[in-house]
Amino acid sequence: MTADTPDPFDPERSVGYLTKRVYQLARIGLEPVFADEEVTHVQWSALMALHHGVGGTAAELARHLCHDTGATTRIVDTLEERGLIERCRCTEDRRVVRLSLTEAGREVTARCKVKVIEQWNEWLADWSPQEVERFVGDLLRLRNKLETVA
Amino acid sequence: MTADTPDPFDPERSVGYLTKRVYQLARIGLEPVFADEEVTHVQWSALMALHHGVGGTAAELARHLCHDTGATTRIVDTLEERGLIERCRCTEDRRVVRLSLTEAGREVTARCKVKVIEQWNEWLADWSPQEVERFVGDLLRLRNKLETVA
DNA sequence: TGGCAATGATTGCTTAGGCAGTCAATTCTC
DNA sequence: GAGAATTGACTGCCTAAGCAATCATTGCCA
Repeated sequence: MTADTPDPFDPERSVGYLTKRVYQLARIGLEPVFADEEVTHVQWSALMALHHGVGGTAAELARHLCHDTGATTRIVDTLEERGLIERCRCTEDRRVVRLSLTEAGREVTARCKVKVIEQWNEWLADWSPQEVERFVGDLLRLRNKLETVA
Repeated sequence: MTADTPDPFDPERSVGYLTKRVYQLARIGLEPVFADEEVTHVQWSALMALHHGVGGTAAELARHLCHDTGATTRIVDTLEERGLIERCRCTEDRRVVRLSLTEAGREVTARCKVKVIEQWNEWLADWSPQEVERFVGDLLRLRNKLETVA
């Protein structure tokens, strides 16, 4: 490729670029919500995972957050310090640490969640339910493909 | 919300969760490509931006990468050290630094790009062109909404 | 049963990135 | 035209996250 033969490929029409951009912009757009509750984006992700039954152990949480286990340990540390989750050494397999939300954790999660859903509803206000449904279906299809590869 | 009234909301069917997940998984799935060329994910993003005419200045690049200008300065530093891009103090407005790809930068960008497109084609192999087109349209629509809000 | 690989959690080390502050250049406003 | 506000680039500081190594526990299997 040289300077005089411009590249016809358009990132603006590519799945890779657009998903990245959507993720980034949504992340930034949600910052005020998390700032209100004094949690970070990843902390919220961890809380949500626990709330929905994923991440009952630190290793599972790490896989879910796409973080390494070291980083996850530290996230769990701070969430525990803040009294939002509890660690509990598992009795059957004493390697694993079971994680669970405290009452305070459940409250923060619930409050954040309401606001996040609200924000997304606003962003998708001019989409019909069918359009959203179809879009979610496509995302799910792609997600499943990427999961199997990894 | 209490423990005995489980939450009916399903992240698996939410745009926010799925876009995040797709982004993360794709990012991880592309790591081998970038490792081959010895660039990081963000370095590649910067190179692609320049290649496609975005990010002619450091500030513009920062906005595009959703990074602050400080981080961008350092990214530009390393790319310049590696001889992939060039800085050039603008003569009309002497505050701005114009950025451009070197020949080496163009080559790396082109090689990465081929591999990235290849990978995405593989991931989307069982999608019809119409399905991809429609999906891209939806992503674009959402992206545009998020851009205007921000 | 005894060794060995695999898994889970943790810690130290290093780097990437956000934040705030600085300086220079430009634009706006009176 | 002088001063204020804005913009662009850059730097130091601090936290977050990736990598590697360690240790404990478990499962495997010969």
